[in-house]
Amino acid sequence: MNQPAAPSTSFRGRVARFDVLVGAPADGSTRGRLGRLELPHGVVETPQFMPVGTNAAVKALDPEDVAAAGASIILANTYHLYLRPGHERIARLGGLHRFMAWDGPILTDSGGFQVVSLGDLRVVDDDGVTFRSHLDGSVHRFTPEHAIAVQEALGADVAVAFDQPVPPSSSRDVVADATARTHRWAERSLAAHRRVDQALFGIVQGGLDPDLRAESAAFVAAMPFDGICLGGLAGDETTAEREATIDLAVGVLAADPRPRYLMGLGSPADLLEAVHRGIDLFDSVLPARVARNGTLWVPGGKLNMRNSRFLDDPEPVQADCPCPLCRRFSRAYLAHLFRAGELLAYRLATCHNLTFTLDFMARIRTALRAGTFHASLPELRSRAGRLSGREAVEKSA
RNA sequence: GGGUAGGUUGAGCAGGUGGUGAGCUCAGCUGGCUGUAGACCAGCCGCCUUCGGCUGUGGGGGUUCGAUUCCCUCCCUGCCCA
Repeated sequence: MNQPAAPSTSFRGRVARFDVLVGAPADGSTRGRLGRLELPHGVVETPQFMPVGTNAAVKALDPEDVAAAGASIILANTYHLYLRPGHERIARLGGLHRFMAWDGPILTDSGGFQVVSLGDLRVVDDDGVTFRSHLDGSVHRFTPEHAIAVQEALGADVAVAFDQPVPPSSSRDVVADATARTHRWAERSLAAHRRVDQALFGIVQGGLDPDLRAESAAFVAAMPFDGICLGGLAGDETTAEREATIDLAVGVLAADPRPRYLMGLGSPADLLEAVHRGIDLFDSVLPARVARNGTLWVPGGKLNMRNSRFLDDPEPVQADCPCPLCRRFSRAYLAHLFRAGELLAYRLATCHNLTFTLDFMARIRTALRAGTFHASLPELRSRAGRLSGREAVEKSA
């Protein structure tokens, strides 16, 4: 039965518009909410998952595959496209949408994650980051202004402020330092952003420290971004730490009408628990990467298609799945393709995992729309599957 | 028949001219991947009752305290010559 919903909220930016169609119920049973994000290239129903297309391509897929899997918005990467083929070239070729033949909304990550995660030869200072290309070792420099300029050249629907994530396990001093820098860079990103047909999201950092995270959420929320990203959380934190941090940040943003985007998380269980805690948008390489590496997500768990037991299995990976893999091929065939190193394996597996993930989000939205999300949690959790190996270890430890 | 090069864990190779063999690449088995330097990475991969034990460098014999290594012999494979 429908629970009484809090009043709907709306955000009107210059280019982005976000309406909460079904707000979190007043009884506090969940913070999950149903929304509609309007961007220049289309509408995104939230909660929503964005497949990652780092190099202007979702690995192994044609854009038609991505759309068929149910994606309405994808992510592309500023750092990678800046290095190759170059943002100016993409601009000359008509912008990112035309370049990669994806007509729907695109969000570009600012490159902060790469610049920091690429390790070794990089130096962060208060003005920006000097780093070496992972492709040819050449030296480059990103500042908030440059990261914005690159994103404006790419021309995605949504650009993201340049930030400095740090591993969640970092010391408080390191987190505090990076968070303060992220705040200054957020101001500079915002000031540098000119493009009137492109939204801009700000990023909350603060690690796992409650004070720093809350302070960061409040700081970023006070700025006129079109959306709020929660960064620095797809790292080495435990599930409990992650969820506590999301709870805290969303609590600070509770009355904020803008979309909330949790960066980097993408397992079905992560998606569900984060929606439950009030998150609207997600991105992650996980479903596509594990697919390429042979792991297929199915209701209640996963199948490792490299296991010998599938070599004689005539069943589809998931009988009721509409994806190109499950419609026509057996587990035995996919297992064979992986062993043979056939490229088709990567496409079919990726199609499936993205279909599964995006269908899972659709189920979540359906429950939210019906006002039955909280009641559906057990069923959705069951579908999301058992704990990952690491979480299982945490549990038994 | 003569000559020659070889026979090492499923395959292909290393190594080793007296002092406890077994490394590499495939293949095989399993696990991990979360704002993608990832179609990747890690572990296992002779046998067993696995904190240990056993076997093991084509077979057999010999020399030796000790042989994969030296000697004899046989078998098998490739190549060359008859």
